[in-house]
Amino acid sequence: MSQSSKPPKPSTPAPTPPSVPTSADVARLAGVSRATVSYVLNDAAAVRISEPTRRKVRQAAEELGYVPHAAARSLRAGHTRIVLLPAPEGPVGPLHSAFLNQLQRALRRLGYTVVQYGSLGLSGDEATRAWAELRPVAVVCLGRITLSARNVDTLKRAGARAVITMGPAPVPGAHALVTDQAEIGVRAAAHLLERGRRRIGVVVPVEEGPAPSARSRLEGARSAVRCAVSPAAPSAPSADGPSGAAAADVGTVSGAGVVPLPMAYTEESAAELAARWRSLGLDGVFAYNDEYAMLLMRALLDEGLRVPEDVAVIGADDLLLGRLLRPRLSTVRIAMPTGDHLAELVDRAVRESPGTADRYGPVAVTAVHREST
Amino acid sequence: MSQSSKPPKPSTPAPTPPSVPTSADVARLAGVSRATVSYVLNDAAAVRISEPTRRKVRQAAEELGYVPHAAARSLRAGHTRIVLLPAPEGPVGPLHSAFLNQLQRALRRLGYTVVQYGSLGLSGDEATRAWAELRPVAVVCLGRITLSARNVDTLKRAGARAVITMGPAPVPGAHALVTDQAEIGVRAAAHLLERGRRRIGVVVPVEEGPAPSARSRLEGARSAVRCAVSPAAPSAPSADGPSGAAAADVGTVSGAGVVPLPMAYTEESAAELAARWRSLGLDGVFAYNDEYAMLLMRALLDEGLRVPEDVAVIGADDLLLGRLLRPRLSTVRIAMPTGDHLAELVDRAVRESPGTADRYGPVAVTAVHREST
DNA sequence: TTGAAAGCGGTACCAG
DNA sequence: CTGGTACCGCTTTCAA
Repeated sequence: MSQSSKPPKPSTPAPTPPSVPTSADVARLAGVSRATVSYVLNDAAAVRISEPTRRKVRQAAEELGYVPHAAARSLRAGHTRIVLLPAPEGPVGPLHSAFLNQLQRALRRLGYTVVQYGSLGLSGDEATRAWAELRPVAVVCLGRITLSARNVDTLKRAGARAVITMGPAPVPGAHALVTDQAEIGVRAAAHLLERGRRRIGVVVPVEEGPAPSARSRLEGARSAVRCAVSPAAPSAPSADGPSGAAAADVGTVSGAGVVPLPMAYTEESAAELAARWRSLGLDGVFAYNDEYAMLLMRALLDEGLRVPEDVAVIGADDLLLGRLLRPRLSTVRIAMPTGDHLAELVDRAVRESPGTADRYGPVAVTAVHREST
Repeated sequence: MSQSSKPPKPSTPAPTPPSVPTSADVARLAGVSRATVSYVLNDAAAVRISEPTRRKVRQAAEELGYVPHAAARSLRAGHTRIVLLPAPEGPVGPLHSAFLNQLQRALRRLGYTVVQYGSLGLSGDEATRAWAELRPVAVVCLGRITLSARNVDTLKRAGARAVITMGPAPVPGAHALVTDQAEIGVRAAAHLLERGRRRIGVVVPVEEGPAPSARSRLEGARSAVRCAVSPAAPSAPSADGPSGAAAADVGTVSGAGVVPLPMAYTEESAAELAARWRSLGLDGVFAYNDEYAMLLMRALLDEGLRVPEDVAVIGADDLLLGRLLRPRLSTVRIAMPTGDHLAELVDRAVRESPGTADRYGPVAVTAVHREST
């Protein structure tokens, strides 16, 4: 299965010498028919098979090392039990990892097969096609990839009874868990403004993985500052749908502004940025997330700057490591749903009539004050 | 699958609205046969189809949102292009993440489809069965799960042309990249001994994910110390195959010993351990990996202990964050093969005659000295 | 150049 | 209770 395009010319691997045993082989060895084999191995309730026959079949299957062919089964059944999620493309923190594990465990208990599909570098359309080929019963799309309404439709027509998205904007036709990236920027900037900072830098990772959410977070920070500077001004953050709805609760301030700061996830890049820090005239920085924040804060301290006196630093994602740094890192916490919760959601969506497409969320986002701001 | 709305009318049903379009549907809409559809959509070189027909077919497919059924295709083809790897079960650092991405990208360029199968909590046998059902053309097994020779055989008989393991011991029949967990313990302990430490603690995570490698690392440390105490003694570390081969190059020392230290990946657990540190009488600690090391070192410093004067701390995995701590964290670096390299290995193994099963490695393991030891 | 038909492996009807 | 058999969607001969 699964090669959809033509680029490589896979020379067909020769027919497998150690032949794969089929249910027919098991039937032959056990001296019964294929139907009986199927009944026995699936514990079919509708028919009653004598115990001696069962034993013969089981033993034959064991002896041959028989494993049913998932593709054949799902072809016949007309549907799979596959829940597909795109594989993570960047580092996965302990929090996210625990979430994924919980989700998988819960889904497995419900009888689903969890498959993470490596979708690196694929566009929404390409990924949709690749996923649809597997005919998953549900798709949980959390990550870089954003699905269009057409994509969702394609997946549903390919048999997906539930498409759940976690992203900045709800997608028509899909169950949406809205995690507003811009809102994270809003919260971070608002926090810095509340603590008296005015000239705010926003780290924008140069890596391509975080790029989209980085832009949204930057826009969120911008809108928060705009809001603060002139509360009457329209607060639409331009980019990713409805954010800033509960924007900064900060009095009018003047002279505030946001400066984007491109930076790579390397010590060198952080040091380079820190070296020209004084010339930037910034008294606060939102560093995209805790990892970049850690890197930058280290570089700033090495440069002789005081945190938070000279510059306040805030990250996002509330990683454990932020509490291990000195000063402890302030952060923006995103309240993820638990894996169990999401699994139940998936299951409900699968069993439900296919027309419904609820919208959940948005997910709560809050600033956590520690020592670095 | 049973829709409650309509009684089944097998022969001439009204077009069911939420039906998955098949190649027959495309053929009907385009006014051609299914064979022609297949030829066009797969750019079959063996037959020449007129351009107008091609256009009609393409347009019909587009209009219906047709996506080929991977299961049907692979059933017919007799093999897939799936490369299966178990999904990571713990946090994934930037290094490992970059490795996975590189591997996936390279494999995709070679025409493979990378699928990470969530195998949480499955035993080797269970995982093998689940994987074999998908009939992957190759399995790359890097993680908690260790395969038996039987498992490898099952996978191969299920059509896997290559099974590649990365683990402490080579598996018969599989291509093995031996990363000797015990060797990591050996290197860490040897490093501490070289720096004059004698009473060595070894952190053993209580989490189930790291448990197996934790035991091996502990055993490695033990064997290194045994070696140092009485160089004549047999150096076999008992547990996971051939380690300690290039064991500690340290003169005989006396009074050396190893103490296992259970610890969870939480601040509380680290603090608790640090609180009773002085009573343990240890002057060096190998903290399983950099993350646990970071946690423990923080707790030790907060407890008023000096690093490395009072206690030397060494981690493993050479995470970037180790260089950001003060003092900078010494570590054991494992030289992973690059993703490109591994991808090439997979491809070669797939094309090769299925009998071959080379053994690669072992992978280089070296201690990196920084400030914490 | 295109169409008809034979399966791939497994399941679920029917008749025996 | 068990065997025969008609599919599921797709590729690929072989004929027309």
